[in-house]
Amino acid sequence: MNIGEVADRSGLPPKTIRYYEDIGLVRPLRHDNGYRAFREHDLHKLAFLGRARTLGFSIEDCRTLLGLYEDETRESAQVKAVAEEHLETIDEKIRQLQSMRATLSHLVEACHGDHRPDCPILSDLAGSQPKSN
Amino acid sequence: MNIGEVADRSGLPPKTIRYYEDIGLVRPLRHDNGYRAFREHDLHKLAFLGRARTLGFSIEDCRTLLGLYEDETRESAQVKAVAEEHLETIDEKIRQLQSMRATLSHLVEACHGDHRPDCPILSDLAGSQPKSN
DNA sequence: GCTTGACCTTCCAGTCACTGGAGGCCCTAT
DNA sequence: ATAGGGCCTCCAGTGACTGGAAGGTCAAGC
Repeated sequence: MNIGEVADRSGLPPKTIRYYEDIGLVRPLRHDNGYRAFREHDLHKLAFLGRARTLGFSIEDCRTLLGLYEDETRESAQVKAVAEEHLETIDEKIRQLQSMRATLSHLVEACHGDHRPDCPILSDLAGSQPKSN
Repeated sequence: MNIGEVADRSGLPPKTIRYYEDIGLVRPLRHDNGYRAFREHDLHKLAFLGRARTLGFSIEDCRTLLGLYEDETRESAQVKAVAEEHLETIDEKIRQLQSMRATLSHLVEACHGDHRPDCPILSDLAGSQPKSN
């Protein structure tokens, strides 16, 4: 398989696949003309990576997970630990975004949004403390 | 004011303040010895930027907001539009993270996490479709 | 006057995970 | 012979900083 076909079947862009080879996540063979020669095994790994990335795992997590996937002697506890840590990272990000969202939506609601210049959003950014003063 | 004092009072690291000068968000004067000379006005702007960044606005949004803040002829509708667009970006990110979270937490719950190698997390990443098959 | 240490300067490189583009080779069809 | 599409490598850019090296400046203490 050439890279184009692997890209189609894995859903990853060719650029990304080359990048994954660069950083050692896949090691396709080469044809005599220099083209990468992917086997089913490589395609499988790339699909695995694509799925792991859509779940938000970092590249380093992906590397670890791929290693565990190919290690017959793994313990599921190792996989679970990686996933749980990632889950906590996600939860932390959600919390931060929701905190931003709360503040911002209050401000947006308070802003009349017309032709006049006065604006509670700017006042807040400029450091007014409308309630705790 | 030297950069250290501005850093303390704005809560931004000196490196970040220099970076903001690099990209033209603040333009401090200079002392004869080459040190940056910040006025109250600069500190105010930096605090504004720090607050806007904690609300998740991009640097380019911050530039726009700062411009509006300093423009007496602004209309609050312009500010509100920037904020609303950012709010939608945040909502989209939250949705994506919650979708990841849902999938991942199902998988984590399904994984017994012991010494045995079989693991539903890896099975999912490898492309099994446990239910729709 | 000298040293020490804190503070300041610039510049370069690295982060993360790609992505775009230039310049050029390879392959197939016409 | 040529046109096109696919493939190759290498370099640079993204966003928003952050770390570190190499060196100038300043105030305090001896």
